[in-house]
Amino acid sequence: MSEHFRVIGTSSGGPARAGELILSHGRVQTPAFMPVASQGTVKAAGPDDLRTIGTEMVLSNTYHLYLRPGIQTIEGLGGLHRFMGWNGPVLTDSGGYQVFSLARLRQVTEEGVTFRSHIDGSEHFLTPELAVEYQERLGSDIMMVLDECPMSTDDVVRVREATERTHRWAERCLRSWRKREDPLYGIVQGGVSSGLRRDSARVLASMGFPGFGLGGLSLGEASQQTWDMVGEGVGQLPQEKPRYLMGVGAPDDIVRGIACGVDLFDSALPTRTARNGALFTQWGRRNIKNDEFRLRDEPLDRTCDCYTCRHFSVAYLHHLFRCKELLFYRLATIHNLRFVFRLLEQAREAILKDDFASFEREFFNTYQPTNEEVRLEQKRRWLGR
RNA sequence: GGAGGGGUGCCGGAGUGGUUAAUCGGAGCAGACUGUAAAUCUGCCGCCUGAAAUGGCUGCGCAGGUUCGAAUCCUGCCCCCUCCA
Repeated sequence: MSEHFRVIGTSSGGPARAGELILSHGRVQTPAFMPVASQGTVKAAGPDDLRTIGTEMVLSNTYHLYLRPGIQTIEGLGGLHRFMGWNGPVLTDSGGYQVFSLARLRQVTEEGVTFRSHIDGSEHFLTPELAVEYQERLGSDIMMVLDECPMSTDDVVRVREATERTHRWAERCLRSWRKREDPLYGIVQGGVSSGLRRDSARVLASMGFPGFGLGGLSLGEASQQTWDMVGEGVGQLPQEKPRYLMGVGAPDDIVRGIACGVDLFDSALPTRTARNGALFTQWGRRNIKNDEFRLRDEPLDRTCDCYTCRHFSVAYLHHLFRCKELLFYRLATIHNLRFVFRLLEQAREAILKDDFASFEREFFNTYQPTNEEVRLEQKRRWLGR
């Protein structure tokens, strides 16, 4: 395939950069964020909503679509884009993340992963080759290799095992990759071990993938470790190829990621937290359910240009959330995604003006990230349940 | 007028002699959510004190009584519901 990515501007103070992805269904300005549409929809938002707020590419999921409605079904209905009414680029995850998130329902062998469907309990076998085939049949603009994402609690031996298997699987994916006009990205693993990360990035880079995912991060480790690992990965990957920090999407993490030289992000966080009532503001996240919003007759964030902020008061959003009114989910999703896209637009502009450092400084001057200890404690609770 | 059923914390509703400040829902007050088994999960939730632990107070319709001990047993009263007249 011809090069599908080019760097347009770099930042003199660090690895931050702006660029462009050229894909089968259009171009994507980077740094970019992909809303998550695992089941062929960004929950609560339609394609028109997504376009309006600045979405250029969405992420969908091979595992979920394979189970329901089935790859063949989507293929028969004209491919994923047509099926979901989205004519822009779609990146598909291979199902590698489900190897991690559905740990209780799967078994990993060298050949592949056996899943028990979370829907009906039936057994399914996914291999690196099948993951690529399915993504090609879906019509993905960017495909991801099948990887094994270790648990943050795993010991070094387990992490090394998973990382090395990921490398062998990456090789197999590469060999079975037919639709060379659409890029297939390798995925760097290595847990939170600097050595393993570095090795993993080096091995993947040597395989010649057109782009790279940094996987297995933001899964319960301390944020210092996350950024160390991103640094290790980026350090070993070729400058001219895109770097995709998988599963990261909190506003503060996106800004830090860009500062580390990341080009692509995706995360369910902006949309999921939106549905659960946590909305982004320039000051940090706010729980719309809180009593303080009950009578507040003003937009959630005065500086926000989204549909929600332009038309509705905080008091109204508060009311909708308390009533579990369906409109809330859409308005909240639109707002959080727009918040992220605006951040990206500003970051890109700053990079192109070679002024990223001051953009970053100003952002962290006002935006208060979630308390790290609270976050990790709740995360452990969630992973351990 | 007669017969039966019932009154529990903001609401619903368990509990029928001690481990009950009182199961559990809901509401309320906060927190979390990062390649979506997530419109989900967690904590707090009588009053006063306290950061918390602790401590003190009040408490299962009302008033008495039995008992070492009562939301739970007894007596009287008030109120609500159903059926009969």
